[in-house]
Amino acid sequence: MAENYRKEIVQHIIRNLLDIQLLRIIQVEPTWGYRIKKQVETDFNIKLRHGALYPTLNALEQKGFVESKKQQKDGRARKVYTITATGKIYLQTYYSILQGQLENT
Amino acid sequence: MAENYRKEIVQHIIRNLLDIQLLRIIQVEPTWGYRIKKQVETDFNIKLRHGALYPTLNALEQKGFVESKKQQKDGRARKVYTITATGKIYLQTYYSILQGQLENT
DNA sequence: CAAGATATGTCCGATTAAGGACATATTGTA
DNA sequence: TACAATATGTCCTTAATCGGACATATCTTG
Repeated sequence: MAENYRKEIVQHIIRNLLDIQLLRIIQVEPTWGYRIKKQVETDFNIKLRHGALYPTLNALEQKGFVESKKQQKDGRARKVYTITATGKIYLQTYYSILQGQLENT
Repeated sequence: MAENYRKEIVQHIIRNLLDIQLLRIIQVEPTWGYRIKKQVETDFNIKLRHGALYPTLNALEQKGFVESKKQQKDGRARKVYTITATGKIYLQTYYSILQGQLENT
């Protein structure tokens, strides 16, 4: 029964806190949009529209939370995103809020 | 600097995961809408519209996550909400997802 | 007695987001 | 050579949400 709710809540979090979830993924290792899309879809078994993904990635860059470098790999032009120091602080703040939610549980 | 982000993220979470945040508050002890509004506003220093709060509380009841009893206290008609067993399962699922987010940190 | 606090609810115009289509370019495969 | 996959982007119509107003009732305090 809890598993029925799990997908619903995960989808809720991915949708509404998409910027933070993208930061989380980029923090692990530099990566690019299409790879993030595939990763989220297989890891969480939910759909992630690229029409929502790419604008959010650009917004993260404008906020200074990530930096991008255009990479040429096998003729494919990828935009590889790396988390910045500011982005790490933002993520840490998010994690400390989560920790607060888990206290008194 | 992290504190500047804190309020922004908390507001984001309260807004977009309002149903879960209300459940969290109701789980601690049975309470009512107006009290929740005041509590959230003083605890997190953010505004919570009652025009968003009451419909969300009613939606939680329709989903079977909370139950309400009309209470008469000093002439005030309160709707006191109590979390149900189903609501507790839903919350536990949320907490386990948060725990997953905090692993690999 | 008027104003503010307590208490819950609806409604509407404006903004925002969602879903999906349109768009383009290259590479690998059947 | 056509189709699927990789890769990133925009656009448009519809659906959802926001902020604030409207509404009502009781109690407390100045």
